[in-house]
Formats: sequence, structure tokens, C-alpha cells
Amino acid sequence: MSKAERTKQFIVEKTAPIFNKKGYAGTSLNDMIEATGLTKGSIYGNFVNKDDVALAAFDFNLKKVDAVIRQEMATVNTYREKLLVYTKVYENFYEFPFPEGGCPVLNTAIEADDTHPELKKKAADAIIYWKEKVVRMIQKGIANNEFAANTDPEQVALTIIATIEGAVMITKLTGKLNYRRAIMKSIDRLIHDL
Amino acid sequence: MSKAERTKQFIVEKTAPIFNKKGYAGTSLNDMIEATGLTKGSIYGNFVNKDDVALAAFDFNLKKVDAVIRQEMATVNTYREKLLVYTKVYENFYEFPFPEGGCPVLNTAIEADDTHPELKKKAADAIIYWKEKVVRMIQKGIANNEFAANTDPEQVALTIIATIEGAVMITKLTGKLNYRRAIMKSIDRLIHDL
Amino acid sequence: MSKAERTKQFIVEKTAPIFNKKGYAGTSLNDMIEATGLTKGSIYGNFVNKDDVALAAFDFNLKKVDAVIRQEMATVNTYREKLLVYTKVYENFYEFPFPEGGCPVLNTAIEADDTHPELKKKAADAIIYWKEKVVRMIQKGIANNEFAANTDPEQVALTIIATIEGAVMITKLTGKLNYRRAIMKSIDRLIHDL
Amino acid sequence: MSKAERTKQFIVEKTAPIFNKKGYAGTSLNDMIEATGLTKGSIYGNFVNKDDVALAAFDFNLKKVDAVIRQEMATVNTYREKLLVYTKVYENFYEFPFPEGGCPVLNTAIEADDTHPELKKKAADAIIYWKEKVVRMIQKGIANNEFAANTDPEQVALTIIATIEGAVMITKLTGKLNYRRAIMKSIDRLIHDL
DNA sequence: AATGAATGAGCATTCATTCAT
DNA sequence: GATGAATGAATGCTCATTCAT
Repeated sequence: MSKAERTKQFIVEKTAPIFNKKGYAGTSLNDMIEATGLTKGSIYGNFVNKDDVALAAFDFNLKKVDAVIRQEMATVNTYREKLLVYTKVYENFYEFPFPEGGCPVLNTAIEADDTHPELKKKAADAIIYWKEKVVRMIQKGIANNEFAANTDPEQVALTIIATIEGAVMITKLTGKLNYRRAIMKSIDRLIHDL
Repeated sequence: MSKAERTKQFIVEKTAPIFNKKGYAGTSLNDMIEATGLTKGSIYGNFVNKDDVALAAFDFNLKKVDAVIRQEMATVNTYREKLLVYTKVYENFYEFPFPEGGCPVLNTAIEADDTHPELKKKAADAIIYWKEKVVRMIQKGIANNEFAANTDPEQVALTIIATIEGAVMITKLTGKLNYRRAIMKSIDRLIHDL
Repeated sequence: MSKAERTKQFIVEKTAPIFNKKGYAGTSLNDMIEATGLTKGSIYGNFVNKDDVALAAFDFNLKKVDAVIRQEMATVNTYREKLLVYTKVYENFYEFPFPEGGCPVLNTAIEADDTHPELKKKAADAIIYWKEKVVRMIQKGIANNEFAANTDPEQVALTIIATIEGAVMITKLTGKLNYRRAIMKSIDRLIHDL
Repeated sequence: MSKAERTKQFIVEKTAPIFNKKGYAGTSLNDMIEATGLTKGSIYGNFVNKDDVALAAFDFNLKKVDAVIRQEMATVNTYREKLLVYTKVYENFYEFPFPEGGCPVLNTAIEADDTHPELKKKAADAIIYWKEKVVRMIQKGIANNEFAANTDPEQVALTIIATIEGAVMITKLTGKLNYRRAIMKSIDRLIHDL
């Protein structure tokens, strides 16, 4: 990895939590120089503009989520258990190397949808990728006789994702962990009933 | 209503959709004077600062949602039908006088949670108020023998709310109306199975 | 004149000499706040951007030249004498309220031709307006039997203007006042021979 | 020519047209690295700073003009014909290897006179050198009985130069080639009448 | 009570230049 | 000798807020 690549990586690592917490518009260049200890020139030497950093930060945060999920899924065998990984992880953010500030897809979706088409696109792609992944797992589970044959994989996948994201929002907002536990239990029930 | 009160009301009405779309940080005083046709002095004469307007705009947007829900609920009789009003309304924003920019609780929750304690508080209160309202309806439905006696009202209420908000986010992000329909169908099923 | 109009006028008056000396690109916002004693916000409250000030400053400088020329022309009677006003004025900048930094048309023409289409347009219009004015005076002089009937008014007008501007450039560059005197004498001869 | 000398020459060749079009202040280091394909380090290894390149670029552009003039003058015999070379060349830039962006003396004179003493000095020297050259040709033409004995060589030289530069400015500004033709005809007449 | 001109800190970005490698 | 990452002052511009009128 060249010096430039290391610096880019460093900038992304240090700024990704800020973008995830304060949002794109709420994160200033000054926040970025403070977080990295670098100068403005150094940031602009490695990225073409703030957008460029924000986009890379989103990717970084997303990859972090993905890595946690993948790692946890690798430890279980059935598709039902794999689906249950989602609620397990999202119910216990802090026990995993999850991005500070919560779910980057949710955070980005809400800020970017009316204001930042590029970020919106990235968030939309992430949701669709996530949904497709869940759909495939359900399909395999059906083929495997784990799940009922009449299950609608897309409907189930979207419902799981929507409910998780809603739970994340509610918990972050109210600070009530038992709210999250209750909602996650509903999802677990849904998965058990497949 | 005094002249001052009418002006305040006018400012709130005109700016509320902007705050809901662009967010608190993304809405500038200039956006506000453009939307109202008033002068800066006039806005500052009626509100102490931008925060003050934003808070009032949130209340206004929330009341708009509440009015739609109440009105629809008044047209049905059973508690099951009343619960089904939520999916009906949230699946067809545009057919109701719903706030432009989507669900104000969701929008505000995500932006404000790490940055604006006062707005966060309002959004949290709204969620809790909403949850309590659903809880009470379920309790009454149980008392009424509409719903099974072993239903956990809070868990169901939170799950419904979380899933609706997740559906709103996903639909706005991806633009796929069939995604929303699929998720809302899951919620309707959940309500039917109570 | 409203307060805003007075401030605009004040900004133009104070910055016009700077634009004429340093050019559009060479004049910074800081130069402008220093020259006016105002703040950035005040300048941007009265002009939409730096361009807007530069365009107004050009007009101001041009009007200053025009006023001097008109005033001097009013004191003489024949068209020959009127034409001789140009050399008299351009040979003695400092005795007239002429814009600091020299001829604004020349200064603007050279900077703007490859870089700033709006300013270029203004300078081009000024040159064409100037030429038309001289053409009309020559035509009237011919009609009046002051000048030879076979004079080509446009050729003469353009030659006078080109030579004056060349003289201004050479004098400013070399600092040699006798160079200017020599060139102006050639123009005067040309006018006498019409 | 050493490697270093070749690189210097290469940088000057590639940047000279940019300085002539955009001016000293308007040409950035980035313009220079783009034009040359070299790195910043490479430019700073061969020149002490931007000034240093600008000065060399001016010399390069000037030499280019001079070469064209010399070459054309070599093809004719009388001093009158030699003087007429100026109008011929300046009337048909594009048929000669003339610097892109027009006359470098004029361009530099206007930008540098109030802002850049070193460049101003170079432009002033160029004008004086040019004038001296024309003066010498006229003196020889007088000695030769080509021109009238009472001709004032310096006045004529300065007038020719001023008028040419004015014509260049007017044409570039207005885009009217017939304006240039008319002015050049006046100069040709002046030369014929010597 | 309402105006709108003025404020000045803050914004993202570009600049010419340096210097460790 | 050449590289290119880093610098930090300077750029044009927007912001929420104030206050004399």
C-alpha cells in the first residue's frame, strides 16, 4: 500500500464515524481535520472533495457491518440460524465492531434521499443487495426443506430488513433497550415460523 | 387569533415541508424567507431563532399525520380495523394530506439523534405517544375479545411502528412501491393474526 | 437614493480603481473589504458575487472616462476640435478626473478576452460605442465641409482609437511621457489632415 | 543541451501559450503540470518558482514573434518593405508561427504594469527594443533616400507600434477582422508616405 | 412591530511552495 | 534529480443572527 493509499485509508477510518453520526451536511472540513490531525491540503490532496470522502466513508461503514454479519454467519450452519444472526447483531451493536452512530444505511437513507443523489444511490444499492442476500438464503432454506415451501422470500426479506431498521431508529431515539428487544423478538418469531 | 399568532402559523405552515425534506441543518434562513415571502426581521420577530421554527414545524408536521390517522380511524369500528388504518395510510401517502417529505418522526429521528437534543426529544416523545396509543387500542381489543388474550400489546405496538418506519425508509430510498406493499402486507397479516 | 443604493455606489467607487489596476482575477475579496472598510457580508448583501461588483466597477470607470470626454467636447465648436479632445485628455490623464489605473477598456480587454466573457462583452461594446461616436462626428464634419469628402469615417475612427490605446499601453509600461507626446502628435496630425 | 536544459526548454514551450492566454495570475501550477505532464517537483527542480517560469515563457513568446518578423524581413529588400512586414504579420497571425493568445508584449504589459515589476520590466524592454529597431530601419531608409529627410524616426516608430498594438486589442476584443484590416491600411499608408 | 442592512464566523476549495524519501 | 504527499494561507462565498431605523 502506497503512502497515498495509507493516508486515504486513514482519512476514511477517522471520518467515517463522524459522517455516520453527524451526516454529510453536518460534517465540516474542520471536523475532518480535527478527527485526522491532518491539514485541509492533505485531505484535498487525497480526495477530490468532501463528497468523495463521504462516499468512501459510507463504503467503509457498510463494509464494517457486512464483515460483522459475515463473520457471525460463518459460525452457524442452518439458514434459519443464519437469518437469526441479523437480530443478534443488531440487538447488540456494542459487542461487535459495528460502526459508531448506528446503521449507516438508515442514517444515509434519511439524510440523502431529498438532498444527495449519489449517497442516496449508494444507500439504495446497499438495501437492495441486503434484500437479495436474504432472499437467496430463504430460497436455499426452502430448497433444503428448512422453510415452508409457500414462503414468499422477497416479502419476508423486506419485512425483516424494514423491522430491523425501524427498531434501530426507535432504540437510538428513545434509548430504550427493551423496546429493541421486544421488536427483535417479533422478528425472531417470524423467522422461526418460516 | 392575533396578527402575531397568524404570522407565526403562516411561517410554520410554509416552512414545515422544507424542514421535513431538507432537514434542520439543510434548511437555511434564506429557504425560509423564500418559502414565506417574509423578511428575516419578520421571522425573528415571531420566533427566537431557527431552532424555534424547526421545533414548531415538527409539531405541525406531526399534527398533520395525527389528524389523518384520527380521521381515518373515526370511520371504522373494530380495533383491528383501527390498527389497519396505519398500513392503509402509510401505504398511500399521496392520497392523504400527509406532510411532504414523508414521516416527520423518522426524518427528525435520524438527523437529530446525534446532533440536536431538543428535536430528538420531540421525536422520541412522538414515538412513545404513538406506541402508547397502539398499546391502548390493543388492550381494548383484548378486553373486547377481538384479539387473543395472550397478546403482548407493547411488543406488537413497537413491531408495527418499527416495520412501518422501515418500510417508509426503504420505499423512499429505492422508489419501489411493490416493496412497500409487500412489507405492509406482512403487517396486515400480523394484525389479522392478533 | 436608498441606503442599499448608497452602499452599492460606495462599494463601486472604492473598488473600481482596484479592479482597474489589478484586474478582475487579481482583485480579491480582501482587497475589496480593505478598500471599503466594509465586511464580506455587507458586500455580498449588495452584490450577488465578485463578478457583479467587477461589472459595475467597469461601468463606473467607463462612465468616468465618458464624462471627462463629454465635458471637454462641450467647450469646443468644430468637429476637428472635438476629435482633438481625445488626444488632449489621454495625454493628460492626471489633470482630469480619469480612472486610476488608466484606460478601463484597454485593461479589461486584455485580461478578459480569454477568460471572462461578460467583461469582454462590456469592453467590446465600449469600443464599438466609442468608434460609432467618432464615426458620427467625422460624418458631421464631412457634411459640414470641415473634413474632405473622401474621408473613410470608420477607418479613421478605428485608427485614432487603436493608436490612443497603444499609446496608453506604451506610456504606462515605459513611463516615458515623451513617447506618448510623440504618438499623440501623430494622431493630431492625422486629424488636422482630414 | 543537457537533460536539465532540455526539461527547462520543454516546460517553457508547453506553458508559454497558457501564460499568454490566461496571464500570470490566471495560470496556476496545476495548469502547468497538466500542460507538461510533469510533476510539481520536476517544475520546481528546474525553476525556482512560478515567476521564474513566467519570465522564461515571456522570453520564449517574444522570441517567437521576433523570429517571424526577422524571417519575413529577410525576404524583402527596401526599408519600406521591411516596415510593411509588421502590418503583414500582425494582420495574419494564424498564417505564421505566432504565439497563441496574441501579442505577448501587449498581454504582459497590461497585466503586469500595476502588479508584477519584473514582468513589466521585460515587457518595457521589449517595447523599447522594438522601437529602436524600427528607428534604425527608418534612419537607414532616410540615409538611403527611401524616406523623406525630415522624417522623425522615433515618432514614426512609436506611432506604428502603438497603432499595431491597439489594432490587436480591438480585433481580439470585437472579433472583427475588417476593423484590423482598416487600421493596418492606415499604417501602410503612413509607411508609404514616409 | 417590522424592516433589511450589516455582521463576522464559518463554509468548501485552491493556491504556490516545501521537503522527506 | 525527481517525486508527490503535505502544508497552511488565501480564495470566493453563505450562514444565522443583530439592531438602528
